[in-house]
Amino acid sequence: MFTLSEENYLKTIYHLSLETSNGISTNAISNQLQTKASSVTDMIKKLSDKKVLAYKKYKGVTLTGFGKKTAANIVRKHRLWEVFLVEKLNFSWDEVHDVAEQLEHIKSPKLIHQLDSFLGFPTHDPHGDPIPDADGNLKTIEKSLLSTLLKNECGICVGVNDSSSEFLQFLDKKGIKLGKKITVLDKEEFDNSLSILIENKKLSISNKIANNLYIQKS
Amino acid sequence: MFTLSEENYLKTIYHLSLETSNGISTNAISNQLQTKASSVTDMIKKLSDKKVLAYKKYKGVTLTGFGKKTAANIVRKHRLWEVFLVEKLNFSWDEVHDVAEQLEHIKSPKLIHQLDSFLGFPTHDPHGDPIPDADGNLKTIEKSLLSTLLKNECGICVGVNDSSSEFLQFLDKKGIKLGKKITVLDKEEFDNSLSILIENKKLSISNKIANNLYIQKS
DNA sequence: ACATATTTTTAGATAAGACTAAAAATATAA
DNA sequence: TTATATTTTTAGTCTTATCTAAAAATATGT
Ligand SMILES: [Mn+2]
Ligand SMILES: [Mn+2]
Ligand SMILES: [Mn+2]
Ligand SMILES: [Mn+2]
Repeated sequence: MFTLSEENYLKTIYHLSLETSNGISTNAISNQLQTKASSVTDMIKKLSDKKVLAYKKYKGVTLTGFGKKTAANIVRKHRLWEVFLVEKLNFSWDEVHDVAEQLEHIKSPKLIHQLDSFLGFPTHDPHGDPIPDADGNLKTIEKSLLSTLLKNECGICVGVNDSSSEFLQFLDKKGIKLGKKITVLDKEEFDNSLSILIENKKLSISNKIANNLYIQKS
Repeated sequence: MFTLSEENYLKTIYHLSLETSNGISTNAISNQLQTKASSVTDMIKKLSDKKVLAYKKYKGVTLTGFGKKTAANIVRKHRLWEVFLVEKLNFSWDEVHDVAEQLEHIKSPKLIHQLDSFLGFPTHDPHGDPIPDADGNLKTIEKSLLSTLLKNECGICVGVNDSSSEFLQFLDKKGIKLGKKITVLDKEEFDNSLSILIENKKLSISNKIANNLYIQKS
């Protein structure tokens, strides 16, 4: 069994591992968790003793199979709870993360199994992120940043890169929701801003926004 | 804000306060929480500094108004989660307590408000215990132990005194559920066992059982 | 290649929440 | 009422998870 702190380290290392194929550095972890590098070294030793991390001094860490499964299960819980909050308790997608950060640590296999079933076995959370299955496997879908689409290309909005409440509320204000079709009408060379069509409305989108929206091309 | 440990102490003191009208002794708390008396003294000081307890050395503690409200809110969350687990996730009433012990510490006023609404503002948990309202007020109903009923008296089964899973499973096996009408057909002087009628079935009930079932007389 | 910068680890400190052992206060009983 | 038992508190230790400061290892640039 893992402590709350151990679980948070595991989850962070799991997320970092999905981005970079190399070992995860002490500093990368400390940046993410807002702790000091020395604290990370201490925790790495503990987690390595518990067989969830492979660690060689100064060489960074990688998750073991067991570690990967353990971490994926925490992410699974986080995302299932986010679905619950949005679908059943009428939270908006910018309000769920902090509560899910707490709920993901609840220990009860039956609870998570029943919750999954109650929610109809969802595959993605409210931000479009995939929910690992009970064995910790993720199925990733083909998706591209909106900023990489060319003029006249289109696709379905399937996720966000930035899930801060500021960005999510901004999307709400603009009427941009997951599942909607987006067409790139024009692309401005000067500042890489886009003119897009969504639900018969024309919108002007800055590059910063386009860099944080995922599209499944169609 | 209170730590997990502080919340558990508060809750324990709250429960003890409902049984005894005097101050709560260090030993009473340590027995309940399975900790040493010295640990309790330490925590009492901390909670007293935080203005949730009134404390005089060697004199035991009482909850302040603020403390009572804080504790009642934890109990509120515990019981609402128990309802959720039984009503929505198909847990049986003997499986919910341990999970609720974890869930009661989740901090999100919106979560608990929405959960309450989602559950239809329940007034009692699956064990028949009343759910404090948002202000921490409990409405207690008139109830008697089954063992105090006389021959030919009857009433509705409204609660349990012992909520161990062993006892709850025993009740399940016998078909005894909350909400059912129970009539005392006979009372055996020798061992205080009862013969009762429930759903047209005659059951023989030991004094130990009758001492752990609450009836609302009718 | 070697000096310098950066990263990582070690050493030692701190706070929370538990413990044991012993002292102090209170309760009980002859 | 005084001796004894019980309860409560104090003093000091331990573990976990954090920190700061300094040392050691690795990376970088000319
Ligand atoms: Mn999240
Ligand atoms: Mn999410
Ligand atoms: Mn309970
Ligand atoms: Mn209950």
